[in-house]
Amino acid sequence: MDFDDLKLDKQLCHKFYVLSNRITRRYRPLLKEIGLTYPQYLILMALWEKDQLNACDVVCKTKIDPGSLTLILDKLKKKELINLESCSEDKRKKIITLTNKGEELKERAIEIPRKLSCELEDFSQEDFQKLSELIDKFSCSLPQEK
Amino acid sequence: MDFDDLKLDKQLCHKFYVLSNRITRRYRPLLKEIGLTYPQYLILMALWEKDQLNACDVVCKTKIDPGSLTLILDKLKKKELINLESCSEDKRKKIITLTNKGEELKERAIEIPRKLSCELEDFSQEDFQKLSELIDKFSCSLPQEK
DNA sequence: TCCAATTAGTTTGTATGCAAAATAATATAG
DNA sequence: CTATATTATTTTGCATACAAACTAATTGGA
Repeated sequence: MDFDDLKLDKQLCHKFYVLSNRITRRYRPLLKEIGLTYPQYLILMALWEKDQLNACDVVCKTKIDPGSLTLILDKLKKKELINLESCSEDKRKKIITLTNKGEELKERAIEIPRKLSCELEDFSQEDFQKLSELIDKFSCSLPQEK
Repeated sequence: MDFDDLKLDKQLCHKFYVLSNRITRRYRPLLKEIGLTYPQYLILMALWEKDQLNACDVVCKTKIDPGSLTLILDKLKKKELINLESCSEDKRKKIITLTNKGEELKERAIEIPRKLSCELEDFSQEDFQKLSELIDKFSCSLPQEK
């Protein structure tokens, strides 16, 4: 029996696991400077792009687990970066809005992708583009989740 | 000021975050059938490739965090898939060995990568290869961690 | 109109990921 | 040889990720 398919080096899943964690680890010290974790940063990025989202929208955009989102939103609220209120038309919905403080943080956050992109060596813009496309293609080739 | 660099869609980091989680989620039901979580599976893959490793070796191969490893090894031991003993030459080291049960599990595990590779649609072997290479290249272009 | 889906969010319990501090054992410089 | 540095692993505390069960509100269909 051939067990080659079980070799770690061949596992694309493992490459993703390792690199994803490594990238997040790279962000961590920079995010710490502005008092955020990576998922918190994702949520704010969603809001900086378009303010006034409900929890569902944020889940959709960021792909953060709904169960986790509740907790993370509470933390962002404690840091006074967002406001939470329930929607008057549909009371099930929770509306998330940036505070001034949250909006202002954008100015400091913009430095993060800049700093990090400078760190890449020998990885051209074309490689970057190609990698991005392949990841999207791979994503699309995976069966839909329910 | 241009905030385009903060758009979620443009973040390679986010693509990795999403896809990595999604892939792991894809493995989960199959791994559940053989009673494993993804990191537990990584550890066993390392051992199936070469039995008798110490914790350091496993960290090196799998990139699982050392702090987490301690807990996960305990769980694998409870499931009687591995044995743990301390090395006589260097008592700091903890030697990890597959039990028969752990070795036998390989037969069932081999089905997992097979099943999953069948699920991919419109993603050719060449794409797969190219993606794998680009990830490696990207990995190499990141600054070394200490 | 009323009840059975469906939708939006929350809660709970388990399993990591990770930084940082702590331990214990071994290696090494002076 | 011994004090110090280094290595291997564990512990602690915090922050998710996620499945599953649950609650509340809204929708849709008979």
